[in-house]
Amino acid sequence: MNKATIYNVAYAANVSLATVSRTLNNPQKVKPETRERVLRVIKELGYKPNAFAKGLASKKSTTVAVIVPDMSRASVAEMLNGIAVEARKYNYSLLLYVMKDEKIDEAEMLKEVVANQVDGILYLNDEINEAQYMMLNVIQDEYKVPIVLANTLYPYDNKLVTVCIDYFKAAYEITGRLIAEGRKHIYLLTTARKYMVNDLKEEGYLKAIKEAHLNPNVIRTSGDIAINTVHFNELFKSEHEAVDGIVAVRDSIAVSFVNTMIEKGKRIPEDVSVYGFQNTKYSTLCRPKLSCVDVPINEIGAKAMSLLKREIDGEVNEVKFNVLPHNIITRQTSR
Amino acid sequence: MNKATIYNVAYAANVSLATVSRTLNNPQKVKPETRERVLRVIKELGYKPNAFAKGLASKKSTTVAVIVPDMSRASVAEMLNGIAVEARKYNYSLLLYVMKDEKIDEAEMLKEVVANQVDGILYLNDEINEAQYMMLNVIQDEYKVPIVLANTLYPYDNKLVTVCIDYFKAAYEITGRLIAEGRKHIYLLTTARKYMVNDLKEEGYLKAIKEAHLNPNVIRTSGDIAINTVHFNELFKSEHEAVDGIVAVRDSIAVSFVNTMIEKGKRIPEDVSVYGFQNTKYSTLCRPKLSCVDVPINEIGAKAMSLLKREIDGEVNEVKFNVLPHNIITRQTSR
DNA sequence: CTGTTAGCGCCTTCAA
DNA sequence: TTGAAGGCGCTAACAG
Repeated sequence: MNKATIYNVAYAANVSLATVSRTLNNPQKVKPETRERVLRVIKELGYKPNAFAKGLASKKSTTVAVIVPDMSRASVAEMLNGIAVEARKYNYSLLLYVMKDEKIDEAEMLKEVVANQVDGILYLNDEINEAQYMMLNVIQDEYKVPIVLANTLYPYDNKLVTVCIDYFKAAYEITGRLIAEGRKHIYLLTTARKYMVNDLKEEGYLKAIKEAHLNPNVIRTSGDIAINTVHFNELFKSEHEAVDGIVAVRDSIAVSFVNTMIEKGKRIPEDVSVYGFQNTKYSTLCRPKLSCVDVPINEIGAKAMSLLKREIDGEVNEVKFNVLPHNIITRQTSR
Repeated sequence: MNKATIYNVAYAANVSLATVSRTLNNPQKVKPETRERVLRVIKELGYKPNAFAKGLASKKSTTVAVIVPDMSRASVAEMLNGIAVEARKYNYSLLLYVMKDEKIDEAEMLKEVVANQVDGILYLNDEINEAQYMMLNVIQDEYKVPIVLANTLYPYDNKLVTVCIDYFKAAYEITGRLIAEGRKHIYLLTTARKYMVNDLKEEGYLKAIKEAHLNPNVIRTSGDIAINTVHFNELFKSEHEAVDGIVAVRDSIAVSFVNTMIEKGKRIPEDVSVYGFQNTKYSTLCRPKLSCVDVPINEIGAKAMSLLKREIDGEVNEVKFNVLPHNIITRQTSR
């Protein structure tokens, strides 16, 4: 009983295939009685429209591509949950593209993506630069496939629909909290690779530091836990090294730092006050529990998906730039 | 310049569309010169075959479905990295289905999956039971779409290709290590929900405990961090409560336990020795660093994908049951 | 080695 | 409200 087609249904229901198609796609255009009959046959035969044929004929796939940098990053994975739940509401399928290392020609990949006939693209890769942003614009215009950026942004332009939080402000705020605690030697722990969102966090940090007439200290490190630990150990090995406040661009970096300090005999938050960024599972699985910016990552995913859906339906999102509110959670690594 | 079709290419290259199709799918069947010419035109026009048309005509999609329980579980996310990298080797796309909560009719969903014309299914949902297993078999047989189970298994049968580790043995081994340390009151911390793999871990634990003539203590808890903490606090609140060894079925559970104990003033591993399961990022981000079973999750994903590819190509995997080797990593929560 | 010709399963006018 | 008919873009025999 492999694969009933629309013909089988039409035959069994004693109608033409056009009617079957209509009861599925434009129910109101078919008389209730026949509709019921067709629906019953469909159920009996377990008929499911062939997605290819449907896509080929209708030019729509009810599928969106999700382009992510690295699944193992907690924020990415969590965002996918939000996206998936929202996508199912619209009966959309998700095509997943992981850009994990490998020298992938992103332009080439995006063309492959559109060749796969997706109705839209969710772009979660936060390592975005000008060239990439321009390319995304070209893709969107040329192939007329809407693109939404989620938890990333390109601050110098706003042609693409974007969902994010105010990273600048969030960083500014937590730096301000450290300053309010009386911290004088506040370091920023950020990534060595260029991520647009981390640059914004850096700016927010710098602004707060500057306003307080303190000296900025920006440390660029790896995203890798083991490397970070070694790195921090070296950086802060001197007993004289003064550091009493930390703003980390990721929870995992903050936790690595906290662990390193505690093993050195420092007290957290008495000696050093620490804030992370994201509110991933790490922040409550660590000890002491991490104070951090709570990024509503699930909601960002859901919102991005819903905006994309609107774009796909041809509705115009007047507001391109969607900033979701964030919270600052004070746990045990700060006062 | 929206979307060149095979006709455009054929016309520009002065050949028939069949030749274009051949240079793409059976290059050896076309004369080198014409092949080059066609290829050049393809590049010039930026032609990419329409996946729908291709799929409809060829009955193949070069797409596999990946069915996962919850993206936010570190093991699931990490496995997807392995799968994605391997899939790209074969130029396969991934269709992602997240079963996150929601009362989803799984049978219905699987039919939707096959309606999407996937060439194969990767099933990562470890909460598998007999009914589900049977259903998967039916799907595989009826729709002739190969299915591979990754990091889960159904131990009472082996019709489906499976990639996993020996959970029973791993649990038996770490329990044995605790016994060898001289621990007498060893608890198993497992999930309240029934996961086949956790049942196997439980059996391994019980066997070791029994052989050592100790008393088994199985505690079923939530997968949620906050709930676990409360739960552990209550369970072990009595000072008299003797517990000197822990086998946890997940790293996150182990870490929650460790944190709870340390806050009670217990010393780890002096007072209580702890082993986790999986070797996720949590195991090195926590303090003390977690001893645990190292499950080669990335390799499981890659292996599963490669076996699925073989099945899709019609090659028979004589060995259905693929057990990958695991390691036991002793860090700081055990001796 | 290359071209011709049927479909693949469905959607969508256009008539009836 | 329904049916007939023409594609959507590509693959795969079958001829030549």
